[in-house]
Amino acid sequence: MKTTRPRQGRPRHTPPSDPNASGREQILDAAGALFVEHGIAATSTRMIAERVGIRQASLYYHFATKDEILAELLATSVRPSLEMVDRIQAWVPERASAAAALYAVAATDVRTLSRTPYNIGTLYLLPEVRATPFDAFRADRGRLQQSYGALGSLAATEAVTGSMQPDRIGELLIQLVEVVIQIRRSRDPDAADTDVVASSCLRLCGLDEPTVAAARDEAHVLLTSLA
Amino acid sequence: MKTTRPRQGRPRHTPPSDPNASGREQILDAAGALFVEHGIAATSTRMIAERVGIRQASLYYHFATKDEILAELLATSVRPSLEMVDRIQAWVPERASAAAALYAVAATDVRTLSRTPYNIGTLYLLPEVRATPFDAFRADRGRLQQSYGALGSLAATEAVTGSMQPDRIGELLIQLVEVVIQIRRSRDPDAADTDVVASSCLRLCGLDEPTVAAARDEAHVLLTSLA
DNA sequence: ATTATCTATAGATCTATAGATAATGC
DNA sequence: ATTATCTATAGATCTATAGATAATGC
Repeated sequence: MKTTRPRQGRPRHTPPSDPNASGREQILDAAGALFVEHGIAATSTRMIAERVGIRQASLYYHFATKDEILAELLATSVRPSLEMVDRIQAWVPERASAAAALYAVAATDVRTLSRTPYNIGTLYLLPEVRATPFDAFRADRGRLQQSYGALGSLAATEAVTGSMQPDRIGELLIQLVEVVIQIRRSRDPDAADTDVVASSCLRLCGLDEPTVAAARDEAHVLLTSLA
Repeated sequence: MKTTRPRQGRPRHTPPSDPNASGREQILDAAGALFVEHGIAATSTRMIAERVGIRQASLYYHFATKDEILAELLATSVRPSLEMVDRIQAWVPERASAAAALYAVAATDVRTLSRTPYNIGTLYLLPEVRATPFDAFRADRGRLQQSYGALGSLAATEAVTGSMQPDRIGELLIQLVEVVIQIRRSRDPDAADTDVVASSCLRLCGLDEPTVAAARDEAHVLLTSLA
């Protein structure tokens, strides 16, 4: 029997479906889903409010503008990936080979992107995000790409590093990992997809099959020790 | 001395900068650039008209709705890639190896995407395009992806085909090629990028360095014979 | 006569603010 | 008293239509 105490403030015209989530969280959730489905400009504050079950004007108690909602969604979406990369990167070369680290980073990133509530990674691709209010987010994303580039060029064969600068490798690797965003538009990614994408990252770096297999095994050990 | 005869119809309030382009073309051009820069919903018909140098209402002489403009932009943007793939695919296996064909397809696709007037490939990623009015476009895009999958699984090593269905390979390859769309957001792609991306497609299929190099050479011969 | 524009405008939005109100907390 | 909502609304859009007008074509 869950006796959820009514929260402070005037009651909503429609009672919240999840009375435990804060109003702010409910708004972010609704906005995220709608931004992803329809795009940012095509999502009105009225649509967001309707989905939450409050009146349009009530949004402005929690957020000053629509952009502020977007900014918060973006901020909370790259952070986890960035922190994870930093942690794994620190293992190289003592505790892990560069190839295993790259595999581990790609795999966890794919898993993270697979599980975000409403495929929020989609937002990265929208033109609105290029505007100045969001350059903190874009800086974070640039750092993530740089880490991919650094790990990739450490792991890659000479044939590959000879023709590609770290920056270029980073561009390709992050693009490859983010295929999961596109996949989610048509189907649900599974564990096999995670392995496929992470392995593809290593092959793109020029590694041969035995090396890929070894890195995969090494990464799995590292990741289970982490969890 | 270019004596451009005034065209039929009431004169514009601002004379066209390029009097040779048809009104329709000028509108598509302006809309494409704005859709890419700001997104679709964030681009008003007024903005498009302003850029063309006509009044907002005059757009409706050429297009019934804003969606119709978008539909035409999308249609003309995949077609060339699709036709090119069909032509090159027909070379396999008599006139070309699968690996060389994949390289050739990826390279021309990258080059096409590098040169589209305003990085129009960006539009593929916008949520508006998932709506029903544009499923003809999405079908074309699906076919292109299928072709990548077919070529990729022909070219790939057994280790790769053993763990990835053709559909999955297609998803990854098209994603890799479309990195050029992201690249163009920050810099101008060059010839080296084309080779890097096409080679990466082959490496992702598990091919080793000598095989990649051979396919690249074979593809270059094929492509120059074509042009 | 035909074509491609123009002006004017209806009707439907959309964002954000002002001020009232119905709860809980102390 | 504080909090989180509500109602009402101003002012700025935005899309699309109706009907007028200024060119060229025949």
